This record gives sequence, C-alpha cells and structure tokens, in this order.
Amino acid sequence: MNINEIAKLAGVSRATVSRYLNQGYVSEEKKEQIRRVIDETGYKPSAQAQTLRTKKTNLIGVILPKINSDSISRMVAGISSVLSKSGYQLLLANTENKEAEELKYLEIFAESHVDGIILIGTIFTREHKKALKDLQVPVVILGQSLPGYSCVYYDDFHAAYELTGHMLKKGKNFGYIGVTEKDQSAGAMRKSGFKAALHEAGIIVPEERMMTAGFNMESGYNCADQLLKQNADIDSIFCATDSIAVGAMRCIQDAGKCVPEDIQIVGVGDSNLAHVVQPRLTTIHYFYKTSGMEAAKMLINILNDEDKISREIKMGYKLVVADSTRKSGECE
Amino acid sequence: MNINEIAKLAGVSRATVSRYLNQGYVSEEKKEQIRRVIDETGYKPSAQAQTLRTKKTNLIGVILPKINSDSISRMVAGISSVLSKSGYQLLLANTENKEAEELKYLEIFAESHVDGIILIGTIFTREHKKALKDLQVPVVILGQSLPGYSCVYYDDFHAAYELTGHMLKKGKNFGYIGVTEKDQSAGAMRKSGFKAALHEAGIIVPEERMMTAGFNMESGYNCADQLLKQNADIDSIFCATDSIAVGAMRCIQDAGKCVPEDIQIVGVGDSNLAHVVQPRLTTIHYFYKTSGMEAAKMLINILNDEDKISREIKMGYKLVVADSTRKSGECE
DNA sequence: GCACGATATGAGAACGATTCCACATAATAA
DNA sequence: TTATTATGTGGAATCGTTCTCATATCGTGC
Repeated sequence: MNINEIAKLAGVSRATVSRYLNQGYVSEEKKEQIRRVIDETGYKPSAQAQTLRTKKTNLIGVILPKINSDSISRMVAGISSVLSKSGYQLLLANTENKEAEELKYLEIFAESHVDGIILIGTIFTREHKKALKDLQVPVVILGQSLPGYSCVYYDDFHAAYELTGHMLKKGKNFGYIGVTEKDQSAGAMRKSGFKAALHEAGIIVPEERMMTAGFNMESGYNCADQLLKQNADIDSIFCATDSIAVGAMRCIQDAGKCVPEDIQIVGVGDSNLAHVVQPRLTTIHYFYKTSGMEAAKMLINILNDEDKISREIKMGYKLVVADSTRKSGECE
Repeated sequence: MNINEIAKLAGVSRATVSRYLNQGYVSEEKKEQIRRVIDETGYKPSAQAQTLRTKKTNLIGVILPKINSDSISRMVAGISSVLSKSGYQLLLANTENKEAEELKYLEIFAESHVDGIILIGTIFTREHKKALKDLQVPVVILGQSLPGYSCVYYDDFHAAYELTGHMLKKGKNFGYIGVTEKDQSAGAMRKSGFKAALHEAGIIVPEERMMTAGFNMESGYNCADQLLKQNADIDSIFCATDSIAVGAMRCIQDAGKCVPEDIQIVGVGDSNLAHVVQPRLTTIHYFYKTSGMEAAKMLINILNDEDKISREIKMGYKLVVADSTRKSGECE
C-alpha cells in the first residue's frame, strides 16, 4: 500500500495525496476523498522513503554505557521529558561499556536513523574523536566534558573535594576505590578532588591505598577486601560511585567491622542503593534529571539552528550526609 | 557523497560499485579502483536508501517498560548476546510504563526501522492486540504470555505458590503487596499463586490485607505503612517484586519492628537490591538473562523463516532463601 | 567450429515518498 | 477590463540504493 495506490483509489495524483499528508493546498472535496481511502486502507506513509527525501526522522538517539543505573535512567528521564514535548521520540543504544559498541551505534545513528544524538559517554579515545568529527548529525555529550562539543557535565572535582573534606572531620587514614582514569569525570576528576583535599590537610595517600574498580558492587567488594587486608589501619574509604561504596560496605561488615564507627565510607551519585543500605550512605547528589533536560534543550537549539557554537554546562552538586560517616545520634 | 560519485571517480558504473559492496562479480582491477576511491572519500552507503530497496535494517527493536531495573537489564543482556552474534544491533525504546508510548514505539519500529521486535510488556489492552495484529514485523513477547504470539514468560503462579509455602512454615497472619492485576504475570498470577497456597493451608486473607503498589520502593513503603497500621497482628508479607519488598522492609524497620523475628517478608526477582539490604531478602530467582536469550533465538528463527508457527516457553524459577524469612543462625 | 557456463559490466527500472514547476481557476484590486 | 493574488492540481525530477536484464568476453569440452 503506497502513495500511488492511494492516489489511484482517490482519483487524484500522487502529489495531491502528498500535499494532503503535509498540509499543502488541497480542496475540501479531494481532502475528503483521500481521507476516506486512507481510512479504508489503513495506509501509513513509509518512514524510509520520507526520510530519504526529507532527511528528517523525528528521532533522537541516546547512546549510554549501561541501562541498569540510577544515574543514567534519571538522565534519560530528563532527556525524554524535554524532547517528547518537541515531538521527538527516543531510541536508546546500550553499549555495555564497550568502546567498539559505542562507535558502532554512533555510526548506525549517524546513518540518518536519527536527527540528533545525545552521548552519555565514559571514555573518549582517538577513534571516538574521529568518529565524532565525521558525524554529520548534531551531538550533545552528557556526563563528560569534550572541548569543541556541546556538553553537560558535573563538577566532579569540587564534589570529591568537598566530600573528602567532610570525611576529614573524623578520618585520618584514607583509602580510595575509584574507576579507570580513562574516564575523565568519574575516574580522573574525582580522584584529583580527593587528593587535593587531603593534600591541603597535609595527608598523602600512598598508591597502594588507591584501587581501581569496575562500575559495580562486586568489584567494590573485592577492592575493599584487598584494601583492608593490606592496610589494617584504614578508617575512611572514598568510593567513586555508590555501587562501589555499597559493595565495599558489605565487605567491611562481612569482615566484622562497623560503619561508621570503625570505618567511614562515602560514595558518589545518590542512587537508590545509597538510601537502602544500612547504614545509609553519605554521598554526592548530582542533578542527573536536570542535566538530561539541559542536554536535550541544547540539542533542540542546535536542531533549530538557533545555536551555532558549542557551549558547556557544568552542573552543581549537593553533599548528602547520612549515617555512613557519622555515629548514630550525632547531629550536623 | 553517493554511489554515483564513487562510480564516476572510479570510472565504472553505479551497478559495479553496488556489486563491489555486495560481493558480486567484479574484476580485481576495478575492485582496486573502487576500493581506493572509497578509501579516499570515506564513502558510506546510505542506510536509508539500502533499506528502501532491501527492506532490511539489521536492527532489532526492544520495547521495555523501564530501563532502571535489574530484571529488565538482564533480559536485555541476554537478548543482546544472542542477536549480536547474528549480526543484529539493538535499539531500545523506553515506555516508562505508559501504554501510549508502547503503541507509539511499536508503530515507529514497525515503520521498517527494524527487522524484528521484542516486546517486554506488562499490560495488554485491546489497542495493544490490535496494534500487534496490524504489525508486519515479526514480534516476540517477553515476560508475558499472549495467545497466538511467540512468547517467553515465567511460571509466576508456581513461584508465588512455592514462596508462600515457604513462608507458611513460620507465618500465620499474611499480608500481600502486589502490583496491578492488569499485569497478568506480575500482578494476577503471583497473586493467584499466593492465594492458592494459603487456601490449601486453610487460610483466607481478607481483601483489606492485600494492597496494590507501583513498581518501586516508595510505593512499597507506603503500602506497608498502611498495612501495618490497619493490621497490627501481621507476621508475614508477600511482595510481588523485590523493590516493593525492600521498601516495605524499610517501613517495618522504621516502625521499630524486626525482620524476620517480628515480620517475615519476601520479594520476587532476585535483584541486586535483595542482596544488599539487611537482612538479605528471600526471593524468587528467575532466569532473566536466559529468557532473553530464548526470546532472541525465537526471533532469529522467525526471521530466518525457520519457524512458521508461534510457540511459548514457560521458564522455571528457583527459590532463594535468605535472612528475611529465618532467624539468623537458623539452618535450612 | 560451436555450444555452454563462468565471469564481468552497464543501462535503466524499481523502492515510496517530497517538491519544484507549469498550468489552471477563482477572487480581488486597480 | 486587466493585473494580481490566492488556491488547486498533476507531471516529472529527485533522494541513494539494489537488482534485473541485456550484452560481452573468455575458456573449455565435444
């Protein structure tokens, strides 16, 4: 069932049917004829063919490293809320943290399956930058800063700095469980913030007390295990994500120690997990949903040709103090 | 940069370039010329146009009710592992539990953006069935049973039945926090299994002890709150999902009662949350990843025309007994 | 010497829409 | 009356591919 059939059945030309579908000049009489034929046949214009001509899909691609994540799902919720108001639908691509997948989906989306892309990235390799440069589709980067591109990201340095400052009230012997420093934001910046705060306090954490975990609980557990076995005197652990922190906390408890009495611990992200564990986790709240909305607005501006130059937004944060860093009953 | 340009630059016809790209007869000499031109120009065939001709995208659409969910992310991981081996890429569509979105994405995917669809649905309305019937793209349903369609789902009835049987060892006064019964699987079947087990034990739970929550912790908390306030004697609560159970458990603890000593509680799904909370949650393990793989295999069979008729797979389950239903130290 | 299959190539017709252009017609302004 | 404008309409080109056909060359077996 294509536009030719419809035209034939309605006794008009293909062009008139097209105009009917795209609000051009059509007389009431023919409008009615066409409407009836379309109703009867259940005809739907082919999105392929439309795109081939118009170069427009009304779809936005969102590339993300994992789907089962509080932070990312909040970003997506924000993106979705803004874009759906402008008549866009979202297609998500899950890279499972694999760089190759990221590139593949970038290409798939770029091959005009979508009008724009929001990339929630983690690591930017040379290939990434090349792929991004070749892109003929507008892109906004969320969660990382990449010079030359429109992006929305978080003040990981100062967040980690302030969080570490908070731990310094009670802590002396610090451990750190982070993620790969190839991840500029969650890896490098959080670590720098952590180190900077301690440095100001005259504390230097030796390398063997700084671990690198994956983005999940199990990995946090294992790193904490190693950390505690090798350094019995540790009284404070900074974890670069809530998941890692929850895994680490479980490890501490399995080892028969108490949080926060024996060891205080913090995470970053203010995920659901942080509220669920006992004791509740001190963490950093990032405005993930809002940042998703900002990224979406940026993209819309670009799509509407209102924004010619790239711009960056660095989002603030909020320290969430909970039980994992203070004795129960203590007030703040 | 299109195939005509390439043909011109390489001094061959458009058809020969196409054959080069699709492994047809091309002499070594011309192959080399074409290869060089493509290398120099960075030419990529337009996916639009290819699809317009071939009706093939090598994309599979997955429609899901929420992204931030352990169960769903495991299903997706299973789907992805199988389909990527067959050269397909996944596009995800997040409906945020809105029926209208589900229909919209069904349509978007159907308009030949994808070769096949896996629908992780919850509620099937009349519109859903109509939309599915009109679909000219093969579809597999995951997590629900829908007669006439290929689907993979879970034995919710017997899982709930067995889980309830386990609680009956210690429990007498039961409460139930479920989800909408419009959801046949997680809503209706789990509730039936729960009631059947109690019925056999000669127990009938009055309606006011059965609540309906949303698919999240907050809702579980609120329902538990209401349940406990109105029924002080409750010693066992069956929750239809882990999230609900974790919310309810938090509520019980906030009310100053102990789990499992005062009240035992169970969930369904064996999510990460279940392992993290204190005490660990007794729950049902479903083989989500495996079921995703099965659904993907089904879809591949359909796409390869190996399967002409629909079929159903009902997946088994495993009872995971943990601390939320036994005193610490007790053995089983 | 000829028929046949394998290899190789290009012309041109699809695929299913949009859109420019030329051409009507009717209504309004000068 | 005559321009001028707004409203309608269909023909044909176009988007970037694939694919069928027609045609050509070459080796090989009989």
